[in-house]
Amino acid sequence: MNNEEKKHLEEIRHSTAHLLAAAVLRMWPDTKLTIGPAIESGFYYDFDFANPISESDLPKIEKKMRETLKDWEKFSHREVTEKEAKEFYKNNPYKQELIDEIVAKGEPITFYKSGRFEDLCRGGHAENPRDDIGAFTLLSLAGAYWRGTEKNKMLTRIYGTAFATQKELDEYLQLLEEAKKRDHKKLGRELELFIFDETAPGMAYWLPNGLTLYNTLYDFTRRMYKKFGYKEVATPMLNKKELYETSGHWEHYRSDMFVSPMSFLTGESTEPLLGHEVFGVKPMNCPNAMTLFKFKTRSYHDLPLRLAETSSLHRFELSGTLNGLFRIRQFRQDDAHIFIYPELIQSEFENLIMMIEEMYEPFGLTYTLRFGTRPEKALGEKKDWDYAEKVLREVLEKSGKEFFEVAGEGAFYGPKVDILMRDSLGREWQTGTVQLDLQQPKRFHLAYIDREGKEQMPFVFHRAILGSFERFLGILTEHYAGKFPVWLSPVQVLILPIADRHTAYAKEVVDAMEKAGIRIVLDDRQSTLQAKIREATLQKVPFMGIIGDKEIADQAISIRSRDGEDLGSMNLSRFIQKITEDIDKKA
RNA sequence: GCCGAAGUAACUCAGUGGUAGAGUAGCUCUUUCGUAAAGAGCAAGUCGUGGGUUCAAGUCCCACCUUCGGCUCCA
Repeated sequence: MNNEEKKHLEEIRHSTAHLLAAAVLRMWPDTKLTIGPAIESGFYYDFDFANPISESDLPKIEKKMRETLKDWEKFSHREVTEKEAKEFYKNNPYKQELIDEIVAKGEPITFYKSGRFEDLCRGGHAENPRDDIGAFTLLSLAGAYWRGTEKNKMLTRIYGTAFATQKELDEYLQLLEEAKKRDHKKLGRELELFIFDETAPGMAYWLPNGLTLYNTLYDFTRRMYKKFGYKEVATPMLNKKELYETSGHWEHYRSDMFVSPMSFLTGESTEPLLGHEVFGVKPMNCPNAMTLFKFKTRSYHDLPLRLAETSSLHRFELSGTLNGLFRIRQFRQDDAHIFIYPELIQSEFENLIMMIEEMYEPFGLTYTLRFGTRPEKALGEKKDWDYAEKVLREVLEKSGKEFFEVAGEGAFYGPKVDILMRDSLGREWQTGTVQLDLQQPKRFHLAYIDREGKEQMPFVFHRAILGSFERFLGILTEHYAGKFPVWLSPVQVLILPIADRHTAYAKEVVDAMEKAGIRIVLDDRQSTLQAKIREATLQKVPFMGIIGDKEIADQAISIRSRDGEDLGSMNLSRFIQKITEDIDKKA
C-alpha cells in the first residue's frame, strides 16, 4: 500500500468513526461524545453513555449506521469561535477540555458535518462518504479511561474497521480468523506445552513438551553466555525488605511485588506485623546481583564482569492485564548484569548488539528497537545521562539497525533500548531490553579498585536478550503456528510401526536415534497407520518414521514430513545424519 | 484494578424455569492394518464457587473466583 492509499484508508476509517458517533447519538441522544480516531487496523470512538450498553447492541448500531450513511453525500466544515464551540458542547466536559487544549495551542477550532451530524474535528475525511466507505463492521466493545489515565472516568469504546471494498473487509476478517488459530494459548493446550489453572492465576504449569521447548531455548542461551563471556549465578528468591529499601524497589515497585510478612503462614494479615521479618519475592534480579558484586573486593581487571541469572521472578501484575504467556506473574528471563567502568560502555554495548543479532537470527523474527532517553523523574547527573545517551546512540547508528527514539522513555536510572515484537494479532510486546544503570551501583555503594589503587564506582548494564522465556515462547509459538523447527520441536521424530511384528525393529531404531541425541518417541499403540499419521501431523511432529515389512527387509525407515511430504526410504545412519545436520543449523 | 464477554464431561461445544446432551479423547473387547480418523461397548458432570428467588434453577437475582478482548495509535 502506498502513502496515498494509506491516507485514503485512514480517511475512510475516520469518516466511519463519525458515522458511528452519529448513529449512537440517534439511538441514545444523551450520550456524550469524546474522541474517535482512525487506528492501524480500523477506528474507535469513545462514548460516555448515560446507560451502559452491551456487545449485543453492536448489530443494532451497525444497522443504524447503514441507514444514516444514505444521507452522507459529503463532508463540509466551518471554523467556529471558542464561545460557539463551547456553547455547542455545553453539557460535554470532554469536548470542553479538548476545546481548551486547541485554544491553548492557538489552533483554529473546526467543525465537520455530514448528513445531519456535526462534530468537533481536525479533518481528514473521505470526500464522499456514501461512496467511499465501501464496507465496515463493528468489532468489539471495551472500556477505556478518558485520556488513558486510571484516575479519569471509564468510557465505553467501540472498535470497528472499514475498507474501500467489501472484498478487503472479508479478507481482513479472514486474516483475524487465521490469527486465532495461531494463538499460543490454544496451541499450548493442543500441543500439550503448558496449561493455566485457577490454583495459580497468571502462572504457567509446564507440561513435558513445553518444558522441553523451554529447556532447549535455555540451552541455547547458555551456549551464548559461554560464547560472549558470561558466568551464570543463582541468588535467593525471597529477600528481606531491607534489600528492596536499598535498591529503591520498596518505594517504587512494592505494589507490583508479592510481599510476605509472617502472615504468609497464618493468613491473618497482609500488612507487616511488628516484630516479624518482612520478605518480598524478587520481581527482578538486580538487587541480588548488586549484592553478589560486593562479596569481595573487585579490581578493574575483573571488568567487564558479566553475571547471568535465570531465576524465577514474580510480579503481581494487575489481574486484568494477564494474558497467557505474554503477561504472566511468574517467569524467568535470560537476564544478566554487566559491571563496567565508563570507558567500556561503547564496546560492551556493541557486544550486546551483536549478541541480539546472533540470538534472533535463528528464528527469522522481525523486531524493532526502541531507544528511550532521560525521563523527567530521572535520578542522577544530567551530564552522565548525556554521555551515556550519546554513546548508545552512536553505537546504534553505527550498527545500521533500524531504531526509533522516544524521548523521556528511559528507565529512571538510565537510558535503555528495548526489543519490540508483535504477536499473531499484531499486538506489540517487549521482549529483550538493555538498560544502562547509572544509579543502582551508587545505592549499593559498589566499588572497584582502579589502576591507581583508588576506589571507583562501576556502571551496570541490565540486560535480557530474549526477555522472559515465557513471553518469547509465546511469540515463537505464534510465529511458527506450532510448527517448531526441528531443533526446538519437543518430539523430533515419531516412529510408527505398522503392525505388532514390526515393533521389535522399531525399538532398535528408537534406541539408535536416542543414542544420537534425537528426541524420538515410539507410537506402538494398536491403531491404524492412517490414524497415527493423522495424530502426529496434528501434533506437528517434524518427521514420522514408518516401519513395515519392506523397511525391515531393507534395514531402513520411510520418512514422512508433517507437511505430508514423502521423503522416501532411508537407512538409519543417513537419517540420523540428516536430522543431526538440521538440528545443528537450527532448521 | 476498571469496562465488556465467557465459564456445562479431560477437550470443543449444544442445552432460555420441569428427568444434564453430542463429537473427540479415555477405558474394555474385536481388528494387525502401508502414508490425515477401523468397529462395538463402557465409564465419565456438586453445570466455576457461595448465597438468594421459586413447588422446581445449568437457565432468574447478588457476591466472589478464573479466563479472554480492551484500558492515549488521541479533535
